[in-house]
Amino acid sequence: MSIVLLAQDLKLSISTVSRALNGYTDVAPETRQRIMDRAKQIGYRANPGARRLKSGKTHAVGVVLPAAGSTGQFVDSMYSSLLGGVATELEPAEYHLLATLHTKQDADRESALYENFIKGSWVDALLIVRTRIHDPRVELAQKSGIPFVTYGRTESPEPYAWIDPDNERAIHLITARQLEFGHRRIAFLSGPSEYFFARLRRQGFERAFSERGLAPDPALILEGDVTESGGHALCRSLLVRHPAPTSIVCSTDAMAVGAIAACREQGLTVGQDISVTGYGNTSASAFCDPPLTTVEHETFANGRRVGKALLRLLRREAKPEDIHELQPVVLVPRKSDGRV
Amino acid sequence: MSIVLLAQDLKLSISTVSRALNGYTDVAPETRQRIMDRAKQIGYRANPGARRLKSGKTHAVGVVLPAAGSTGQFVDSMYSSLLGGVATELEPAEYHLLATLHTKQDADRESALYENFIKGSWVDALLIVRTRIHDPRVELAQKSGIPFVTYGRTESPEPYAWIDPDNERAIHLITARQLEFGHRRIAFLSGPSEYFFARLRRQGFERAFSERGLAPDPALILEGDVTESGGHALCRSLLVRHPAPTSIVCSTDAMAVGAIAACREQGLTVGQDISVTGYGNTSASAFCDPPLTTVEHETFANGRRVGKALLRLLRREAKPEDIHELQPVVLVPRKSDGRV
DNA sequence: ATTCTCTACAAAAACGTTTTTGTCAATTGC
DNA sequence: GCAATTGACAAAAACGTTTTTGTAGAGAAT
Repeated sequence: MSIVLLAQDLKLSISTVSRALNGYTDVAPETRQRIMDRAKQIGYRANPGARRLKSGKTHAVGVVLPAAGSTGQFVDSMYSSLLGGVATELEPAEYHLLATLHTKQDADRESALYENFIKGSWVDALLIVRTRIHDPRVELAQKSGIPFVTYGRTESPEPYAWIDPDNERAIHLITARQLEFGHRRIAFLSGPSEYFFARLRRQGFERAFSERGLAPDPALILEGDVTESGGHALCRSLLVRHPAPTSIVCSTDAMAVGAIAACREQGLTVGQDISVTGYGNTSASAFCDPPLTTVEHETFANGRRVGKALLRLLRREAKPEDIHELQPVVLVPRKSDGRV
Repeated sequence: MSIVLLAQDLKLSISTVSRALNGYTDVAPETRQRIMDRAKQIGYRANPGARRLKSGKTHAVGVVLPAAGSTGQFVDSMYSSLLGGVATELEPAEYHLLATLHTKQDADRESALYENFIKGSWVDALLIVRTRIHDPRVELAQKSGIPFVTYGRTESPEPYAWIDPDNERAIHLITARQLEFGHRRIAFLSGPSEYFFARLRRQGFERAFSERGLAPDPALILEGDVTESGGHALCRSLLVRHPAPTSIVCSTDAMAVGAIAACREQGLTVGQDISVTGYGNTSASAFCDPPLTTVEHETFANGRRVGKALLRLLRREAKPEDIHELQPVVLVPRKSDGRV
């Protein structure tokens, strides 16, 4: 009963107090000032529950984070800084992030969670990350009409708001570099093909070849977890082959770290005997041995862009189809690759 | 007006429907079943806003994540899996995590955010991570009476619920190992001393010496960021000294990765010429070169414990003083250290 | 002088639940 | 056979806002 108390204290009606606080014009400037001063003094803040019930706005953005396998590490560091950027934008606008986890084990649960978010009116908007080629979450969001932004793209025919670093170009850049170095037996360690980013990175890989009238060896394109151990396992299986690849393009920095370890185990000196490259420019990539040639995508800045997009959608300043941002990436050449 | 619709549909009163759905005993079993069936069929779910307004319960747990410096990476991978564990426990109980970021730049903002969470009744409970020796957030939470659990301890005289891996023992274990190896000039790369974990780890470091009638060289105890670049910078400054330390005990795996890189730059072979150890057993630690001797604390499992503790507090099944869990840690010996 | 338009405020309904307090019939206790 | 208890449901108040509608008075227009 907080606003009533404030109103009584001021000897004004509840409605006037409410309207003053919400910036309506039909309240005298002096009165508004008096109300705001007293509100601050008394420490009044509108009960979010009541406001939410009345207005239907929750002032929260929902995000379901993907779990990274059985380790339970549910956000890799990429998502950490992405969400940091999102929260940085949302916080001044008084929006919160409502986070929920879904574990890899129960994929159905993921949709159920999103459905709960939407149907249960927990949130005003949704952030969908790690998009799949065919993504039921996007369809669910589209059907329900809730504003949402995806980080990554999907195959949905309907227009939707997305922000995505240029995955295709990133791996194209790095593969072209390998080809320039003279490599021909180049392997590609892909993430799970259900994800759209995996498709895009693979396309970049293949385009670098086709532009030069070459074609990659399909047998050297392997698919696995985008983790250190995923990269390690894949790379091991690669190195026992004859002939072995001379360069290994990895889908992520973590994979590359695993791949480097596998090369080392085989007595290979990465950067000399064999090339290994990553993607992401995570902090580990600069300090591993050798320092990793990788591609930088500005995760934190992209998070801020996602946050801004969400806000524009929520304020109806933009339509979903207005928000298609392909963010640039930049090659970070270091010491983990070189001439064949 | 959803429950009214459901009630009309069933030709029952709103109150009976509500009571049936909330497990009250004064509703006939057949009636309850009929109500629940129809509710599921129709897809009814109680509006969280209304429920919240009436009951005062938000069904959300607030957590303010610390930002890791200017990089914007606001949760290092430790927090990722911790929160994964928390969410895993909370989700089946239909509690959500409400996340907010505070950047290092504005430390005041951090308290303001927590205050907003509490006073604005956004959340039913709080999770406080990365506790400081003197932690205003804990005091704020205690004063307001909101249930909360800290991950890490603090110097507050009041009892409060905490869960913490045994930091002291962890670094004691690893330091004792260095001493057994014959090292004497052992450096310790500490995290910022304002954090309680930094104090505990340092105490473990010192106890290993004192137990053997030895004392560490205070000049070899350095303080910095618990990141790769922090470890790198600190280690560099250490290696130009004469005599240089023969072993470097780092506060985190990330620091150790940075330290290893610094050693390599000086032409030192880690594991032979010099020892470097970490803490955390992050995935990177297994795949770096050499594989890192470190200490495992079960981050994900601890997150689940935190989640359980939160739930017990929320359900009043436990009092804060009942929840003091010092979690075990285990040494993971690998190849980054050895005899002097 | 009468009506009209503003300005500044107030009354009251509504949002969708939960919970307290009834109520009525059937069962039990003596 | 009558009061007391119990079982199963319903009425209505309450939670704290926002928003729609209303209204009194002051000044402007005719």
